[in-house]
Amino acid sequence: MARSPTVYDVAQAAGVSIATVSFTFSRPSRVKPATRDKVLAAARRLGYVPSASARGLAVGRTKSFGLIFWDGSTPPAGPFDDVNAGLRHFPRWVHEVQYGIERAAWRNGYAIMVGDGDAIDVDTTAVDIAGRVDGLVLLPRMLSPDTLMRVAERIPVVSVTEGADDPHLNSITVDNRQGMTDLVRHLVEVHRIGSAAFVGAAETADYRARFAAFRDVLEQAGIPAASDSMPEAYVCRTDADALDLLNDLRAKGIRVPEDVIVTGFDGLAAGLISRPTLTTVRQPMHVLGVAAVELLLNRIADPESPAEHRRFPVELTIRHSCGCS
Amino acid sequence: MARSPTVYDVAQAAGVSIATVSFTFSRPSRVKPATRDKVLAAARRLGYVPSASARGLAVGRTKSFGLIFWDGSTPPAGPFDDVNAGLRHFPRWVHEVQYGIERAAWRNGYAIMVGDGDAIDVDTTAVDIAGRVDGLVLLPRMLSPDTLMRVAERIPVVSVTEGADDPHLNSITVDNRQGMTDLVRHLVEVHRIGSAAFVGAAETADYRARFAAFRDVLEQAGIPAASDSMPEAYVCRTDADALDLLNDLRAKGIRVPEDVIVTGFDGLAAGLISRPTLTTVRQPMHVLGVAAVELLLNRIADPESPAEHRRFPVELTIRHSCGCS
DNA sequence: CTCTAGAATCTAAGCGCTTAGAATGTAAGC
DNA sequence: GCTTACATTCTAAGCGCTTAGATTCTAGAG
Repeated sequence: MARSPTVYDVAQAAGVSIATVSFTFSRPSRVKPATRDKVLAAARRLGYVPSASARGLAVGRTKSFGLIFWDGSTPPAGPFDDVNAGLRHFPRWVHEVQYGIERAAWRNGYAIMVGDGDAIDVDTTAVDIAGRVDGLVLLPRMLSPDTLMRVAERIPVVSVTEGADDPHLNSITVDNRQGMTDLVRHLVEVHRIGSAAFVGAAETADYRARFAAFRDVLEQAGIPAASDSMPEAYVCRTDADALDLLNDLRAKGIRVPEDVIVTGFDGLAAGLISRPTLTTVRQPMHVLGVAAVELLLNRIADPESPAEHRRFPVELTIRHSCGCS
Repeated sequence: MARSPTVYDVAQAAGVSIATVSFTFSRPSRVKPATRDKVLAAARRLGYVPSASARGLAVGRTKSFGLIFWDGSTPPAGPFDDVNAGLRHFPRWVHEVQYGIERAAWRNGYAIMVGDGDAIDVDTTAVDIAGRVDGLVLLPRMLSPDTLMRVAERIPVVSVTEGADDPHLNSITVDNRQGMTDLVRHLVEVHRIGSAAFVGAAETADYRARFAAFRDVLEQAGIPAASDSMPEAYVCRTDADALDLLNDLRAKGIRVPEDVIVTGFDGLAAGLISRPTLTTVRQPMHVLGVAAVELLLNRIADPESPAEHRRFPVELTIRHSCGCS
């Protein structure tokens, strides 16, 4: 791999100055067609690939967004060769949002740089990524407030999470409370459940909001929130949890929904093909991704614009796992 | 968003030279603890975020890999707000390999820059990405040979696809032929099928290899490869196709495997929770991703090392959709 | 043929960082 | 006090690109 050719090499080969080479690529209309052809020919011949680092340094923008993400699964300890790990790697909420972000960014000419939210030192990773992009999406937010502010002072940042109400930061959220309320009410009013258990730890702001709604509705209805024996309904924190649970129950010979109701939250595509199909609350995951990119673009277009907070509605989606058909 | 502080600002604030600031971050042991603290304090106070562009330009490396990917689905035409699109966005092969690549890269301190293989002008996108990373993974290969060579001359490139036998390029493949052969033999020998249809267009080298194996085994067994009426088995090009088909058939009231056998290829986690579970050929998707990163790292460590071609075995995985239980 | 406006091209100054190699400080040995 | 050997810090030269502003061409007008 020889030293890569630079604008200088191309300029020399084409018999022009480096400025002309640069213009040939950035503003073709400003150079005479004949010259342009000479330059393009030389570039092709030499195998010229412009250095984005140099361009980024010169113009101060990189035309790329960063995405720090944390997928909620314990990082695999050993090597990755166990394909059977299967479900653990199941595409989750975060992957679907990522997909939306990628597509939206691409459509606007931005590339996406993905960083590891599970890294030992997220803050360092985040600063590192922040140094090479024009905007950053946190999925969900998990940086120290200190680092967060530091980064937010340099580039636009948007958190996709509940509870990021800092007036200086952009955020995207869904209506966790409303969604969970609708879901549990359905169980109470239609299926007349007499007990229910919440599955999964309420370890993030989003999960906490869901749990709070779950608890409140049950309280209102005078239904015990937990029981030692099997409850009539397992209300899971996420679809991923619900799908895992469905598998566990099946293995134990417990039927869903005949013996127990199971519900999820998120609206993963997987819930459509599971058996039974999953009653859940759908989030507009791609829309969240698209919106995140939009906020970033807005902020870039007008750096002085105030931070935005958008909350998206969710939709109760009745399928088979609650007993409806 | 004020102008971001640079090494110069930090140096001035800390009363040292820019070299000392740089060393404080890159080789802390080389600066006196007291000085180091002064610099770190100044950096924190100013909200210093180093510019990766500048660093990349100075050192000639960016500590990131590019990934151009093409997910085989028609790019959504309209806006992204139809969550119902569901299955179309289903995590496919490419997403699982991507996952492996991301994890492996992260573990080695590299970030991943993802680019759009579905872009109108993939070649331009690819060159653009190539200009800002230390290595590139093509998933699967879909660049013009011209661009491919041009990029490969500048940075290590690895294609994850069948038929990338160019001696100058690294490649990762699976044994499509063997896998499909095992699968179809199982259908012939165990289930005694009398007819079978291949589902999905053989539009890439991988799909062509699968189709060829399918055809060969049937021919050997003297079984017609297609029929006007419904065949006894639908052998799908991929799991994604098979899962779609499963849904279609269910909607039409056709039972699987009682009325017709359906098989996939890839080993997506979704095949574990579909009903019936999917008989398929599992690819070690994460391993492919990890291997791709490995080849890149090897090449970076020793740029003169010859290109490597690795082919991974696949594994016939019998589940319910073929009639086994 | 000269003049002038506009097109085409070029010169040169950065962008923010790394890192040889030079300069300076410091402490131990004589 | 003077060397010597390191430890510490600094100076300055890039890395490859963009882009004002200067310079040179070109062609139509007079």
